Amino acid sequence: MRYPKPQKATVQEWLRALQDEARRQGLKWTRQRRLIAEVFFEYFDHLTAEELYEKVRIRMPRIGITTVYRTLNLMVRLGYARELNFEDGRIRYEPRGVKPHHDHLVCIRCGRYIEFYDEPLERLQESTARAHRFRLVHHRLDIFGYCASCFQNVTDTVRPSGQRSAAS
Amino acid sequence: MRYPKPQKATVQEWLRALQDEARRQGLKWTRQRRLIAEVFFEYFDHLTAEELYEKVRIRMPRIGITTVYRTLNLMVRLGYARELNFEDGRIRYEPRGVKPHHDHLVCIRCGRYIEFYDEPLERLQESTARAHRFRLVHHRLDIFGYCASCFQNVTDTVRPSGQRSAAS
DNA sequence: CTTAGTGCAAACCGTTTGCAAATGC
DNA sequence: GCATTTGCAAACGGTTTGCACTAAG
Repeated sequence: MRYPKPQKATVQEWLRALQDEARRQGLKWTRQRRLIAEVFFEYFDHLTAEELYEKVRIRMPRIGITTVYRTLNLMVRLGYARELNFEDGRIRYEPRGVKPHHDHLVCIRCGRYIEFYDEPLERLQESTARAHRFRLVHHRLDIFGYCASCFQNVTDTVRPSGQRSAAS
Repeated sequence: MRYPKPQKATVQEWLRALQDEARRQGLKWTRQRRLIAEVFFEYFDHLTAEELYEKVRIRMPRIGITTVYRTLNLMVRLGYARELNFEDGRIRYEPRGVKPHHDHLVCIRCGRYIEFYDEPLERLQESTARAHRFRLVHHRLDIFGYCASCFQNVTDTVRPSGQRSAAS
């Protein structure tokens, strides 16, 4: 289930809040930071630093990818972004708090992901943590598999092999 | 809940199976590969390549870390190892099929992890995938938080801050 | 003896850091 | 003006690769 893109107003609210927070900490609100944050909140997707850099560069060609990294880290520090970690060795970022917590179904063929939220699943995780005397802070659930359209193609051609035991 | 270490016999069986599989593919079964696989199956833990290298080096000092990486990748390819991915930027490996599927509770303070398996949680994930017309292959659930002893220490000192919304 | 594997060093790639110049406040 | 940020290039750290040498089959 995809969530709708946020209204422009929301992006502006978020920018404002971030700017205020940054200023409160004695940080400067530069053109670069504003642009990066704006594009980030607008795209609102699971972007890598590189992808965000490409989008930002269209509007500010002389910007450096370093600044993108630094701004993303800043937003993580201030709680406005969250790092995600699918299995491809690069960090993805998504705005935090803009949309509610959710987990991911990731297609291992086309790379597309679907966001979902399942209340009983959340509850069950909490009780599992409690059962282990564990204080839950956050969790990550990624389900890997084939999306509907990719599964068709896979069964049409060759079934993936090399797995010695059943799907785990 | 920790699972018991496997019997020596099991390690030997696994080595045998891996050796046979490798040979069947026209690959050579070298001293290095045997040693790396043996230590890997014995330790049976969430080792990084570096950690495995250190352990292997005790018994074969001139071995290169390159060989460890290559052997791990080989075992992944043949289905004898699984890559894990906690949030520290390095790949961890665990033998596959030796112990049943499980998920992880990871302590964000001391880094210790607890393995757990929760049947209803598994079922629920399957039905969620089905609901999205998604063909589940595998999944990953990591719950991050404070283990019992670390939580005490944290509350004794300072509570972690910087989170803008409640725990997700 | 042929083919694949090893170990070294160098390359790679995503990310971070040092530094002089630029800019917010 | 002063401190922080920028952009570049260089460093970093985990992982992979090229290559001459070694060893398995």
